[in-house]
Amino acid sequence: MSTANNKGGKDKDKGIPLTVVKRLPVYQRLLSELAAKEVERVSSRELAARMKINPSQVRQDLSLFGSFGQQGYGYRVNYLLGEINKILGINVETKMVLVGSGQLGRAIANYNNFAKRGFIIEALFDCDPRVIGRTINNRIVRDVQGLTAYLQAEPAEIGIICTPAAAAQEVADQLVAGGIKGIWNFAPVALKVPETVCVEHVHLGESLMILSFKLKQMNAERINQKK
Amino acid sequence: MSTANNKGGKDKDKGIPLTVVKRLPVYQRLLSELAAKEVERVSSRELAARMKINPSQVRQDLSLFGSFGQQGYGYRVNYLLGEINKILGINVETKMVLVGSGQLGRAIANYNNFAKRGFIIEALFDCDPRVIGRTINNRIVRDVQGLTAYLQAEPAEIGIICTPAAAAQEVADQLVAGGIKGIWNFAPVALKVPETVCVEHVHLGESLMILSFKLKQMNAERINQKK
DNA sequence: TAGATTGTTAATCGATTAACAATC
DNA sequence: TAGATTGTTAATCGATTAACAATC
Repeated sequence: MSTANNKGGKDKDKGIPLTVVKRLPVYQRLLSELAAKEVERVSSRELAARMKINPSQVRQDLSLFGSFGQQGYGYRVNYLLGEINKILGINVETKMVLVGSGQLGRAIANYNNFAKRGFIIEALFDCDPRVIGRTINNRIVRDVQGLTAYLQAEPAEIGIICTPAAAAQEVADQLVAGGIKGIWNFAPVALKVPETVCVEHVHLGESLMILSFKLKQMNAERINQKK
Repeated sequence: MSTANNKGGKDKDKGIPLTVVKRLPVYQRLLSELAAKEVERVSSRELAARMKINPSQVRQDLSLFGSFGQQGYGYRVNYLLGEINKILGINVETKMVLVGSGQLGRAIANYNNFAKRGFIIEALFDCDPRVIGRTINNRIVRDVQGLTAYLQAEPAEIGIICTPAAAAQEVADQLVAGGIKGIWNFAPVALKVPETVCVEHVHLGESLMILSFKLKQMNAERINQKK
């Protein structure tokens, strides 16, 4: 049986298509749910049904990383979950810092689901003197002026930006200067960063607009049907 | 000049591809930024450059909704923004209710960006007696037991679910019973709803895992290069 | 008018699905 | 063994890109 990593050049150096990458966390969640129910085995057909995709796609996706199943049997839930966790970097401790300790920042800082999977928020930062020095989930909010210096002393991999849009680019620059390798950005702006740094956006506003569009479409269809 | 709506069957009844839908809010944001800078015109080339996509794609996307530009000139920023706003249902008042007034729920309830675009949170709900009755951003938190009844008296279009995963399905059922047409779901579960109801998921955990995967990939590439 | 840029049709590229030999 | 289901190759489908006539 193979591991998730280079088994003699199986992994193409770069290319896991983004569309596959986006499904990986869904596999992870589904498998976690099955494991919690102590289900032992699962077939590509069952996984596909839960995700509303095609069984071929499940097998195709997984085969990009290795051969995790058995003909005639399917996949062992625990084994496959373990491999997916390795692929996603879950359960390996990943240090993060969070900048912008407003409502959203605090919600994220208090959301223990991330910590459970090894994503640890090591420090919180803000620019507001009324917030600096306060304690959130046992961590003191620090002055953002000291952000780069802090990171040089206490390296972290991921920086979370929960500031208003106007401050986000400057914060990103400081995170990069501090050696951060990935940015999780909740501010509604496109950040400019060196190409050695990954950015993952969570744009709540965009998500709401997509919902709004779908609603409009659905109403329009209903009207068309009446015609 | 045409409007965004049925100009003699231009809109195919159903099919705006999801990949196009996801870009619409990005066009909206870019155009808003340009409008704020009082830029008058923009070409598909300029828009494409900002989005890191192909100019053809911009024209292709927009042409699904109508003809908004002028040969040799490009697009009038204000006009195109207006049309996109219409397409997305922005600036038309959309009533929403929010269930789950924990940290995340409160963050969203306080996030005024949505209200600015016409998305109004009319009421807040929770099941925790310690939270029920409190005031958040001028709205009283109500008992979730009265959710369906409230909606029958005060209809709304969108329900926002910010509860823990375990409670989400039940809340969804009540929202549907109350006549809600769209659900904005922050709980990490796949909701089962009638197909007349739209669901838009925001899965923060999935987003963080995608970032984690990209980081691992990037590290792996760096190591491969050294070989 | 000449230059620029749209809207649209055709070509290419990539992702999804089908099919099936391998084999547990 | 017979039945089931994988991993993979080939076929299909859909989305992106290129090309260009139309025209501001």
